[in-house]
Amino acid sequence: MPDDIADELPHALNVLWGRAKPKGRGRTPALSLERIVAAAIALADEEGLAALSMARLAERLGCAPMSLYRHVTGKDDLQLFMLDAAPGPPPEFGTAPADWRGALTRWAVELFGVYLRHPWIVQLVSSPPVDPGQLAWLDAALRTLGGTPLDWRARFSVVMLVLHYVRGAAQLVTSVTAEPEEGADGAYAALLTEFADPGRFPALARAVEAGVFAPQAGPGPDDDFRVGLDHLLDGVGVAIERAARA
Amino acid sequence: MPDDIADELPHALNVLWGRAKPKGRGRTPALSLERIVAAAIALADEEGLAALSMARLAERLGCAPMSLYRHVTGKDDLQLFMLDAAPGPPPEFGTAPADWRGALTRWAVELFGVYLRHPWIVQLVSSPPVDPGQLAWLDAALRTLGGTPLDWRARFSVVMLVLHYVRGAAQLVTSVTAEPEEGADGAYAALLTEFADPGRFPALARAVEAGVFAPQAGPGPDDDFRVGLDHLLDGVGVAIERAARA
DNA sequence: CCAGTTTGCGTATGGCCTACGCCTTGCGTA
DNA sequence: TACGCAAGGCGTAGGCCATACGCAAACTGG
Repeated sequence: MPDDIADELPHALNVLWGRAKPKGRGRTPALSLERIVAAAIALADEEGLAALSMARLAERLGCAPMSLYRHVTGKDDLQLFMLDAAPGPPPEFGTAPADWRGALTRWAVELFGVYLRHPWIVQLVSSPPVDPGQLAWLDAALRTLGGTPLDWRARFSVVMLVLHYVRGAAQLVTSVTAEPEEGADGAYAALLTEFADPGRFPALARAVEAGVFAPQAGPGPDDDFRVGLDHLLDGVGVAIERAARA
Repeated sequence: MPDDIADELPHALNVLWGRAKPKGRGRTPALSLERIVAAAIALADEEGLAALSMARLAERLGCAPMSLYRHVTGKDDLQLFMLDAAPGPPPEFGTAPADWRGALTRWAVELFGVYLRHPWIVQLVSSPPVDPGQLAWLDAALRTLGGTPLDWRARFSVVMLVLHYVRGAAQLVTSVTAEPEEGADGAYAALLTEFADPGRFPALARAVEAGVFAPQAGPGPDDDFRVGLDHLLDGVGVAIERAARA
């Protein structure tokens, strides 16, 4: 059965899960999968996902574009490897942490940091995780709830809830921050004041007026993230109490 | 000031906000912005965002590729128009609905439906909304909280929380459902059972074992969405009670 | 009827991904 | 030591893509 399903899989998965065949003879490689993936991640970090092309990547590695295809079956494959490698290892928890809230908070904050360092990850994710790197993060998140009375389905639901929030918040911060010049956040505020007609968008106009979009009215983007996360975890707490009573 | 900022803006925004100049004379247009945008949306709906190219779009409209550029400055512009038009109008609420939870739930469910009908929207969003269509949705969401004691900053935080969740959930459902063959959801479950080694990913292995990823173990994806949303709104309820006491 | 204005679009450029096949390299073996 | 062959590096070329530029067609106000 394993072989049966392995044949249908993207090549990258078989490599990531250690199913690559060992090769003895042949020319000594000047390139390696690790070097390629690391260079691709660096390129995407520095210049954005749009700047990541096989040609530019080869240039950075000092090789010809087609050389890359000896180690990667295509660009999709490469991106799968990138998604696996970029996040690094998740924080470690025991099987049943006493303080689920602290653990889950730490998990979320660290993942938030990963997404801020590698904004392209969020743009790239398009299917549920199937690589060891992402599954390790998923497993760590599930473990934070090991001490709670939630069943596995509810735990998964909670983890996805947090995951979605972290991704959305990171994407928002990234898109607002990533602009070239200094007054980027201010630029969005200016746009809204320009367009938020109180007659057409009453609530929005009031919010703009209240300075919600003003750059750094007090708390930074990182604090905003924590505030939303706390709201979310309050909800999880309610669910846990309910499950404990049942 | 308006002109000053308008010149720096993407062309699409000036059109969307009604700042286009009226044109009297000249050849009668065979194409129109509305037809182009509608065709682009239909194409993206049917064949996915990757299939949306200026050439294929022109083919579908029965015109030459370059003709499109008379109505749209480029592909980015076109996508901005698509993002504005595709969601349609948001549900209507008064300025201060008595039942914030019902209103916000309705808003979330309808937006979820929009994302399921147009999965490409989630992939396309890369910056805060600046077009009338999306701002209308944002305004509607803010209005659902009009009767609560939350200040504007907190309301915005809650709305973004819900928005992130809706997007994430929709993307997940889409990516799992969109696969060609019948057993797509089952395929993911099969992959996980294959790879979720209990030694390496203990929590994940237990979850798989518990049938969390089994296709339709009972509730459908729509119910999963509602469950997560309820958790989330529980948290919002806590915040509202806290604000009421203060 | 003409001048001016706007639309439609043919051509061409430069980027992208990648199939294919050749040459090079170095190990294992005889 | 010499040979064969497996495997890496890469040149070429083809097919998509977005789009700058400029000309021809169509319509309209005077």
